[in-house]
Amino acid sequence: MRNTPLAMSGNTSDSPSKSQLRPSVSVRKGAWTHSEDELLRSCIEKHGTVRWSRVPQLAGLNRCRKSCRLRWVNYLNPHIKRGTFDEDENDLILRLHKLLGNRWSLIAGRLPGRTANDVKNHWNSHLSKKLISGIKNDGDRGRVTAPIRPQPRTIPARMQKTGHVERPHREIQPASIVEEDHTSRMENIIGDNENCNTEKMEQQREADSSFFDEGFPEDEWLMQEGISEWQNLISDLLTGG
DNA sequence: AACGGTAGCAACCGCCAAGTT
DNA sequence: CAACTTGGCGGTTGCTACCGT
Repeated sequence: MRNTPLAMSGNTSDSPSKSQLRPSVSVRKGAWTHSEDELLRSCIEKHGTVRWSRVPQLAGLNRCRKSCRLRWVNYLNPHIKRGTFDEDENDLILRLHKLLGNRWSLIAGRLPGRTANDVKNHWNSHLSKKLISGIKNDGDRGRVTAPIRPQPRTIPARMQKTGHVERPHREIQPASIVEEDHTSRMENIIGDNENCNTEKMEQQREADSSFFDEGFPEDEWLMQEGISEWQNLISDLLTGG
């Protein structure tokens, strides 16, 4: 690591998001000190990360919640994998980026121990250049496909009412959903490290099952086909095919 | 040794969606 | 139902180490 924790100075007032506005409260910014790390680590070991807004207070840190979360997620979390990215990881990042674009958190979700910030930094400093040079070398521009972005679609009113499209927090929209997109379903299919527990997968299977058991009208045909393509694509990606 | 350019990475910023009051 | 809070994300910045001249 080239950046030492003490490298960055700064004790200026925070520039909080709208939600963080507090009168006459200034929080420390810049690099984290070893003692701050220890305070945060012990706090999270003791209380967990249930409410980041309480972490600064519980830890006795003069930091904003975002800063605490970021420090934990990107640095202090013991599950973070350090060191260089190996070839398999690079390959997977390249393929997932081709598929998803800059959805770093989704990509990182397929790389155990890697954070979205790690992947993003790695991409910006290594892989993007590699990709560009690769394009220039083989002249294979035509095969660089645009990442798949959300495509709006309309859920039939009948299905909105029956509420078959249900997902857990941030995975399945409530029954009142008007629009969903292939990418969000893709997120369900891909999941991430945290969401890969069997309970959530089972919930997802049930949701998908009831969704399709109900049948879908003809105007849903393209969506179904799209999902199948996604699933095939992901299957190929994960098996290296 | 001094300097400038670049690489690598931690941290910040602004925004958004979902949840809560 | 509007306003507010919270967690999370992607984009960007800024700093140090490294390297070539």
